[in-house]
Formats: sequence, structure tokens, C-alpha cells
Amino acid sequence: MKRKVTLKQIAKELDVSISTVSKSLKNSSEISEDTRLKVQAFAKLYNYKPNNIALSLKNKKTKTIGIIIPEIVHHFFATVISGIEQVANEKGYNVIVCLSDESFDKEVINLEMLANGSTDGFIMSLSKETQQKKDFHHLQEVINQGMPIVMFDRVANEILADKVIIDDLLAAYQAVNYLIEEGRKKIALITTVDYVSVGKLRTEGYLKALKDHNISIDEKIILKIEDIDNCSDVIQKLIIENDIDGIFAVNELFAVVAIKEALKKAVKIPEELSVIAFTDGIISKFSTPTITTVSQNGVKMGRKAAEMLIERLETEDEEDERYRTEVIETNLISRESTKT
Amino acid sequence: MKRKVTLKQIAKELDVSISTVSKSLKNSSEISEDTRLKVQAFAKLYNYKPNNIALSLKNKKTKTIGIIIPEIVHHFFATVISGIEQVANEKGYNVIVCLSDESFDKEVINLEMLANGSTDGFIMSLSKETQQKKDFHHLQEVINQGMPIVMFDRVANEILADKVIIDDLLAAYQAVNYLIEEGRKKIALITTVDYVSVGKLRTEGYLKALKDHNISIDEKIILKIEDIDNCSDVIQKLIIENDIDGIFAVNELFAVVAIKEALKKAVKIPEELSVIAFTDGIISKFSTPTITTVSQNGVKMGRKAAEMLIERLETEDEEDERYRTEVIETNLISRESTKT
DNA sequence: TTTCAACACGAAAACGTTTTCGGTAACCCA
DNA sequence: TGGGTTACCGAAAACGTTTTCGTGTTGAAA
Repeated sequence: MKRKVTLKQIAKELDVSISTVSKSLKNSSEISEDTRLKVQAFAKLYNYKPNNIALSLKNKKTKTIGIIIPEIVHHFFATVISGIEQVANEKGYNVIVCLSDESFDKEVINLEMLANGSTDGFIMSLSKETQQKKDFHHLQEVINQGMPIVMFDRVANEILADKVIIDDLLAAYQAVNYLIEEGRKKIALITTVDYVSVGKLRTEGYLKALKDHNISIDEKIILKIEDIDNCSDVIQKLIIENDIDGIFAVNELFAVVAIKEALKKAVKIPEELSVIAFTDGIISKFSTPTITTVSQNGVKMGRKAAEMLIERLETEDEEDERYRTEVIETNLISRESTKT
Repeated sequence: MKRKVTLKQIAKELDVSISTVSKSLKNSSEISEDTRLKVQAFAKLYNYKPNNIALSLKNKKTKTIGIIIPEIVHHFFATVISGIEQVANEKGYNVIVCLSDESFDKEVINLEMLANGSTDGFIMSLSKETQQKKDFHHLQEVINQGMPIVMFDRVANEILADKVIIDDLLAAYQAVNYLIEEGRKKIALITTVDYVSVGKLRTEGYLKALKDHNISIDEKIILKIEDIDNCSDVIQKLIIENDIDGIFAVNELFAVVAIKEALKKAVKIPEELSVIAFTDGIISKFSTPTITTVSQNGVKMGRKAAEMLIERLETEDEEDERYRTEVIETNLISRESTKT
């Protein structure tokens, strides 16, 4: 087992100083060609690679991006990571991933953990609990220390930082419009509890679309679901007890459960009931019938977030306080769960 | 913007030496209670946290695990990461994730990148290309440098290291047996190309099950698919041209495509055709009909891998060359795509 | 012969820790 | 009063780099 070789060892072996070795490897003109080549040959032979930690300490740059997200077993977040990793890779950065598990405390711990030198900046999406508590002091503190943060999807208006979002309200509005133009009159909404920022915005879009078409709002067919694992019963109830002809769901899981429950009751999709879901994930593509969705391009969001962060990291004039909010466009992918 | 405070700054401010500050914060008995409390109060006030990079350099430990996987937009890998992160978190480690995109070169680059001090060890699953080339010198080199590697799922027999796998052959054997015991006579196999280690093993299990029941092997109903994105045509052909009554697919994507194609042709599932898939992912749970699967507990694999790696990292007597291969049990989750 | 530039290289500081070792008082006991 | 202990603190090395500055040697010009 041959341990990694250091500058010091090379210096000793070749009977020169550490400085000489370092300069030789950097092709400094200060060093004679003789010694330069000698050192380079030796370094190559022993497969010398500079130690990243030492470099980080010296340069006060880790070339590492911290990602903190609620969970990873979730197609959307996985695609975002994928996008981040792509541009990080291109620009020579690594990514270190932490999961908050939707917990405020874990989010704080992870953030503080990584803020002590491990990363140059953060890309994050807030945990549900954080959004509920509306406590963002941990973010503010990190920002005050001079570490840039880019937030995506679940962002906080209270925090001044770069952000990457989609226009949740507009996209929801358009999706519901789509159903209305199909001729649907009684469109149900299946959404999350209100403190999840995106859920709230999508709900607003739904309400606005109905209002703009003079369709009265019926609270009975607006379902706010907290526990995603046990939602089938309430959804079934929604379908049986109201003769709805359209469903707008804020995620594909709600949608697929709704479709299953409808099929059980022999409701024909899309003839009698149209379904549109937010988030174009793996489920929508492969369910039967396939589901019309608002596609939320996670890869693109990740790429954009990484670009924004790295730009801020690498721009010299640090204090440009003009934070940007980038809106990624969505598009409606129509599939079998709607008529047109 | 107040930058992070260091020992040196505290020392200067309080007019003591750096050593005194360091010892005070560690509650060393060498320091008088007076100064100790004074220092601690000051440190707390300025929210002092030791710099991780400096610690890493000093201790030659980063408390960071490198994960290198083919891709993250894949439910199985996401669950594995989730498992790794759980125990890493418990034991005070961070994880840094790199994606090889199934490319040998990227795998090598990532490995070398992280091996230069950034991580203490690795958990990885090989890229397809690496498995095809059978070139593992990059792994061997890292191991030679004294960094432990734990491989999971797509492992290499040629490399001596700790491994976490499932018994692919046995699980496939049992799955096919299940179909046979249902009374299926003509069972098709939809698998990957052979160089993917797990695909090969699952194929072997399929063959063994047929042999053990004296069912003759029909090469026409064994489909080896390279391009997962355009597999529907060949699968459709398989279903129309052979009157098969069972399908064993080595992943859920193949299975769901097969089901869709069968339904198109009005083949009744499971009455006329049973389907079992490997990998219990999100698709199997929500497709219509839901799919009977061999569940491959990714979280458990991840947890196990992380435990093995951390144990090796933290055990003093470094050179215990007895590498272990841990086999995670699978179980068959029967759903609507099979009769019993 | 003196002077000066060019050349080649090394010493040392710096990044932020931890830890070993020494040192200086004050105190105790004989 | 002398020797030894104890309590408290600081200097310095170490981790592996990079970079600034200094220094010695050479050769050529004056």
C-alpha cells in the first residue's frame, strides 16, 4: 500500500526544496528546465496529485456546492440534483448532498455543518417544517457570513437570495383553463396543506381560473391533503360524493390515486373525467391511462440554480446585492387522461 | 457581513494564546476556570465553530463518504443514497455524490477527483461501460492508496473489497418459479445486455428455473434490450408473435411497457398473461394493474454499505483484509399482475 | 577588478486547527 | 531557605499547499 505522495516527499527524494517542486509542477519560469523536467518526471512516476483539502484551506475555496433538499426519493428532486451535478461537473465543482427529511432541525444542522468550511455555497429547497414555522434565521446567518445561497422550488420570500422557480400560479391557471376549455364544469382540486409554498400558489391559480370563467368555487371539491400515504380514502370519497368531471392535482401521486379510485368506480377517463397533474414524473408517463401533466423541468431548474450559484461564487466584485429570481417555463404535456 | 471567527481572532481579542483558546473550548483542565469560561463565553457570543477543512487537514480525516453511481434519476439508486445518508448522518459523516452517467471516463475522473483528500472512502456501483470494459484499475489504485471501497449492486468479482448485493440469481429463480407454479408454461424473459452483471445473473436464475422444471428454453422469447428508451416495439413483437403466458422482466420499466403493449392487444392480465418484475419501485406500485415485483431494498443496501464502510474507516487495526460480501434478502411482493 | 543584472533556488508565511512540550510563577513542606 | 510540586499558560510543530521575498551564484558589461 503506497500512500499518496506529497510535495515534501518529492522534495526530500530529489534533494530540492518544497518551493522548487511546487513551482516546477506549475511550470514556473523561475525554475531551470533541468530541474523542472526532473521534478515533473518524478511526480508523474509517483502519480502525484495535489491534496484537495490543503488547497481548500489555502485558497479558502472548496470548489464544492452544498445541496440541501427535503428528500431524494422523489423524482423531481432527483432530476434537480442531476441538473446541478451536470453544470457543477462542467465547472469543476463537486456536490455534497444533505437531506432534511422535511425536518426543520435537520435542515439547520446540515446547513451549519456544511457552512463551516465544507462548501462555498448552497442550493436548497426548504423543508415543509421550515415553511410552516417560517423560521429562516439559519439561512440568513449563512448569507450574512458571505456564503451565497440559491433557493429553488420551495423558496422563502422573506429571504433575499437568488431563486429558481416556476410560475406555479400561472401554470396551475393554465392547466385548469385547459380543463375548462375541454368543457369541464365541475373541476376538483387535490392539493397539499397551505404552508407548502408551491401548493398554495397552485391553489391560487386554480381559484383564479375558475373565477375568470365565472365558475363558482365549491369548497367541497377542494381537497387539502396532509398525509400523502393515506390519501386514497378521502379521494375516493371526493369522487363518489360529487359528480365532478375534472381533477387538477398538484402532484402526480394524487393524480394517479384519483385515477385508480375513479376506475374502480367505473368512471371512464377521459370521457367522463379529465385529470391533469403537476410535475411530470415517471408515474405520469407509465400509468394507465398516461397522465396529462404540467412539466416542471427539474434538470433545467438544477442547471440554472448551479449556474447562478457558480457565477456568484466566481465573480470578483462580491457585493452585488441585486438578487435574481429566475422563472423556468413549464409546459403542458397532454396525454391520455384528458380528451384533447 | 461578519465573516466566520477563528481561534486566532478570539486569541487576539482576549489577549491570550491560540493554544489557550483551543484548550478552553475543549474544556481542558490545563486552563483555569476563569479564562476557560471567559473564552467559552466569547466563543459562544461570536458563534465560533471550528473550520472543517482545517480539521480535515490536521486529522487526515474528512468525515465524508464519496458516492459514485451511474445515475440518480432512478428510483433504486435514489433509495440507496437515502439509506447511505441515514447512517452517514447518524455517525457524523457527510456524503458527496458523483454521477458517472454510465461512462467509464467519468467514473475514473470522479474517483480520482475525490480520492485526493476529499473523502475517506467510497461507496459505488459500476457504470455499464466499466462493466463492459472490465477495466477496474482505477478502483484498485484507490484501494492501494488505503482508501476503502464498498461496492453495491453492480459489483466486480475481480476487485477485493466489501460488497453489498442481493442474490440476483436466486431471486430471479424464485420469481420464475412463482410463475411456473401458477401454471405458466411459456415464460418470456426481458433482460438487459449481458455485460451488466445483475442482468446476467438474473438471466441465469431464469434459465435455471426453467431447467429445473424441465421446461425447454426458447431463445425467441428471451429479449436482451440495450436501449431502454425504445423498447416498446420489440416488446410488442415479442408478445404478438409468441403466445406467451408469463413474463419475467429484470426491471420494472420493461414490465410496465410489456403490460401496456399487452393491454393494447387486449391480452388480459393476469388471466392470460402474468408479469413479474425485478426492482420494487414507484412504477410497480402505481401502474394499472399494479405489478408483482421482487423487492430490492435499496434503503437497506445503502444502510448496510454505509455501515460497512464506516466500520472499516473507524476500526484501528487497518489491515484486516478479510473482505465481506453482504447479501440483502429480497422478497416477492405479489400484486395484480399475477394470479396468486 | 568592480558592478549589476539575470538566473535558480530556498526560507518562510499563510490558511485554521490540535497537541506536545517547556516554562514560569506560586505554593508547600522540611 | 531550598527543593519540589502544582497550576496555568504559550511556543511551536504538524497537516499540504502556494506565493512572496530574499539570497547566492554566475556571467557580462564597465
